Amino acid sequence: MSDAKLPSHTEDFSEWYNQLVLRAELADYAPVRGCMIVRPYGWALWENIQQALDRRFKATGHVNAAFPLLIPKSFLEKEQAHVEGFSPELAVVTIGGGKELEEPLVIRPTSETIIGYAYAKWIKSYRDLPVLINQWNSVVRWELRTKMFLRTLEFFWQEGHTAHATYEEAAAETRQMLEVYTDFAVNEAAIPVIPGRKSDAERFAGADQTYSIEAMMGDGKALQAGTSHNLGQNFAKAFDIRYLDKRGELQYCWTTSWGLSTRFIGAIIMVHGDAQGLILPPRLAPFQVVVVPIFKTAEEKAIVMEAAQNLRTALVGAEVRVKLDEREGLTPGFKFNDWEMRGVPLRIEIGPKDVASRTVMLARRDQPGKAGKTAAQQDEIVTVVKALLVTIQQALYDRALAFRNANTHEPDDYEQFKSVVEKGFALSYWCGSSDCEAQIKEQTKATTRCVPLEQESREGVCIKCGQPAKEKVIFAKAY
RNA sequence: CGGGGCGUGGCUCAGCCUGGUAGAGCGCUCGGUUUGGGACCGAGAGGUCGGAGGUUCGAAUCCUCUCGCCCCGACCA
Repeated sequence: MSDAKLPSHTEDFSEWYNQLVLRAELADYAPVRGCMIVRPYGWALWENIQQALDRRFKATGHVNAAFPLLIPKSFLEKEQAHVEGFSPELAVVTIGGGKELEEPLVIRPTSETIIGYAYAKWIKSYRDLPVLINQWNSVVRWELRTKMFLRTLEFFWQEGHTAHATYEEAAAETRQMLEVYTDFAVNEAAIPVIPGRKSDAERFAGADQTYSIEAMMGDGKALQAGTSHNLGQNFAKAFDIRYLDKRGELQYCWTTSWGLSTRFIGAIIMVHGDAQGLILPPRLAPFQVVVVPIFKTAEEKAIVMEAAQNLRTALVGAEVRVKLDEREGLTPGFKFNDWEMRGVPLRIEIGPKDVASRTVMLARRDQPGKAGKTAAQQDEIVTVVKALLVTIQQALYDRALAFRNANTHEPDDYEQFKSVVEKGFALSYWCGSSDCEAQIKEQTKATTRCVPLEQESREGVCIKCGQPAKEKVIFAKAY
């Protein structure tokens, strides 16, 4: 709340983002490089994300558990690709209780290994399968370059880990959870996403197949917003996760893992935010409605506050998350701007005139200024507010989708491709060779984001080399 | 790790070149007037200049080293 204005999000998106995170009080910098303190407002948003996801996990048969933070270093080394992928970014504990440890312990960068260890102990028979466990925790990866929410040394997430009797079951689980993430992104966060398969280069260390949902941020760059891995039998073999099948034969399990992190908060900021600040989707917003009372004299204050409290009571009773701004000494205008910056989807203004006429003024966050203002009867406030929240939720999705469509192109040739990918997505045929992928990355900074699951046709030529190609791929610069 | 920028009250920064022992705006506290789109006036509190060492009668200022942060690149959810 220091300077009046944020940096322009069209001119300096990065600085706009940094300042918004701090000023909206989502998070603050920690004393350790690359770490963040999630403040109550940011955590409330995360809790709503957690609830929306956890509901879906439970509905698909998963249960929650907790595995340890510290993992024997040797565990990480059991799966070849996994160790190669993660060893550069491990934080390792070598001293405990003042003494050098016999075996160093790594702070989990992800829990495939420790869970693999546990699953090997627990799974003996096909009757034990499937195992469908999720955990909410934080992990540490020693990233070189960090940014609030998008990439921090420690981040909060959920990681689901499942074990199955067959490849088909594991594949179905992987895809099911991708669908769960898609549903969550679209229906809770109002963020349109493209579910798809990752290229070999972009695949998770130790997975046979990685799927992701990809979203377009307000600057045209892509953000991987959730991932789901089919781990094949890689970890089953490394950790000896085996079961006896119906015929009495010993089989390796098929495992999966899937995760969505606090990075998603970054996505919400960058997809919906505007020049005024955050715009939070009603279904996830810590406060869906803020009531700003307006008065001059003590008598006015008394009647306005009473009416405002009645509004709050009515809305709370209807399970609307509402905040009554009772702060003293701040002008209504200041409060308007403050809550707009913090992204509250709907504002109710109530002053002496409204009390007299039993009305209120409603202001939509997604439509700045007069355009978003309407009057409503106090008696009908619950109905009107609930309907408006649904409308706003939908409007945010529609706007994000329109923006993505406007910035997604199917270039005819490589020259066009290069300019398209400067800001936005290119949907192009790709032959599948890592060489083309690497060259494109070097020449344009754009990487393959995913091979969308939905494909129109199945024939074309690679945008880079002109060789026959079967699938279209999303290319974009990415966070 | 390479390139660039920067560390001075809570925040943004001036002062540094041309050493003399610290300033502004915002925020904060108190009082008053205000309050339908970021109010105003007055009075206060608050820093020894990222850290260490050196030069000097004297260092925020000059020198050396060091730590940290931000931005851009290579790695990543």
